Amino acid sequence: MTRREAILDAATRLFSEKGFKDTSIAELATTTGVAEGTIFYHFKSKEDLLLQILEGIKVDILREFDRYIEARPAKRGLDQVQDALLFYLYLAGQMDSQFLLLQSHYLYRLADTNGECRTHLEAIFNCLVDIFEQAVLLGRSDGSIADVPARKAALLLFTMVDGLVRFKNYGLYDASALVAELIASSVRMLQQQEKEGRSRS
Amino acid sequence: MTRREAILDAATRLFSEKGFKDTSIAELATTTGVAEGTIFYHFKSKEDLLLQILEGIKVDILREFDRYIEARPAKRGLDQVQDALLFYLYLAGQMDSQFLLLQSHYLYRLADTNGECRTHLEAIFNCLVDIFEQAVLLGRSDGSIADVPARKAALLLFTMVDGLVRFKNYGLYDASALVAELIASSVRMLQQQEKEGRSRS
DNA sequence: ATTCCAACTGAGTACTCACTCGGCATTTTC
DNA sequence: GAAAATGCCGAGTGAGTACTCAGTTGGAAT
Repeated sequence: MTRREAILDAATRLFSEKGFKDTSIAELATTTGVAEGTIFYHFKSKEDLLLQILEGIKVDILREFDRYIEARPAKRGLDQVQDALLFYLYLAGQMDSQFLLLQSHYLYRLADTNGECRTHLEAIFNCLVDIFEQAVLLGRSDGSIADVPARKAALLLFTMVDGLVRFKNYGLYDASALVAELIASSVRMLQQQEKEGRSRS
Repeated sequence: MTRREAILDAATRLFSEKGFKDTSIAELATTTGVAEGTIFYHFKSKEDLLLQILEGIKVDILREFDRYIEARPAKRGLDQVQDALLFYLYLAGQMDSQFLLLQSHYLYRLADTNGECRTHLEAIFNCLVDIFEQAVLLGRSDGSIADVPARKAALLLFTMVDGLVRFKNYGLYDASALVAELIASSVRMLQQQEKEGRSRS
């Protein structure tokens, strides 16, 4: 691992755990085992470092979801929704520091003034919502999912997995105990309901 | 409004908009129109100020929800879930700075070391989840809601409204356009499904 | 062997921060 | 009306900050 990568790595962990403002360059330097000057040799400022971390997260997430989409088996849309939910949670577990960092307010405030930041965040957000939307759209066409607005349903699915990750991070509730109910609820929320006597027009 | 209240007010707004660390006492002083010393006359430290804000939020939220519970009309549980969702969103709109502050990571990190902070956050969290849980429990007993685990269902409802508030704050998606779908999805998620041929033991 | 250069160092710099403290003004108490 | 108390002020303090820069290192190129 190059020194630059080591800095990015340690910074991701520290920024996500302690916050951007609460992590000093001095602390990052000692954690990484380099001199302060080395950090500024590789990154032109602390904010630049954050942006490069964010770009790395974007690349990682887009790659992982591309892989997932390539490899996913042919299933009904409703089943793909379940898979997508589980994959999201799996990935959030694997990349926990990165996902935690994505939930920091600082990034979204920065996005107001920094176009690059905003671009990355939107790309990540769209990628995360898209896999749900794709699955919902598929489910609507194969009949496993009711006639719900796909994007909106996808956003609501996102709020739930995102909330679960948050519960885990904040220790407010044992998130793993919620996974099964999340899946079951999502299915009830989306599935085609077989009802008779609905003929009109 | 006393000076102390004015400080609490301005601090709530600044902390939620710019973040705790990114708001200096000097800025808070000029915003409020008092001297820096005045702030430390009323609050023994910046962290103490934050905790007093949090306590105020707790008191406000618990009072509002108590009022809501007192005044809510007799309805089926499923309908009360819808009312509760709408009331949550209404309150988050009314108390937007306070709700925004509640989403800051800083508070949850502070809660790890500060018992008072943790107590307040848990009280707020439980209060917010409880109204959903109560409605779900009622719905299960009046037959309008299926036999779902009440607490878990309530937590999932919470993730959705909380996510909507987040969308609004971050400007990622027009949250108001999601409200109708949120209600509809929640109903589908919870409602008793009339299915025949389900006799077993 | 010499030159060159990218990678790295860490003491130094200018600045911001939360917080203090001695004093001032007004109100309350006796 | 003296004394005490309360509310308030803002320059000052020391710790901590992001960032700079002159200088060192080690390896590759000539």
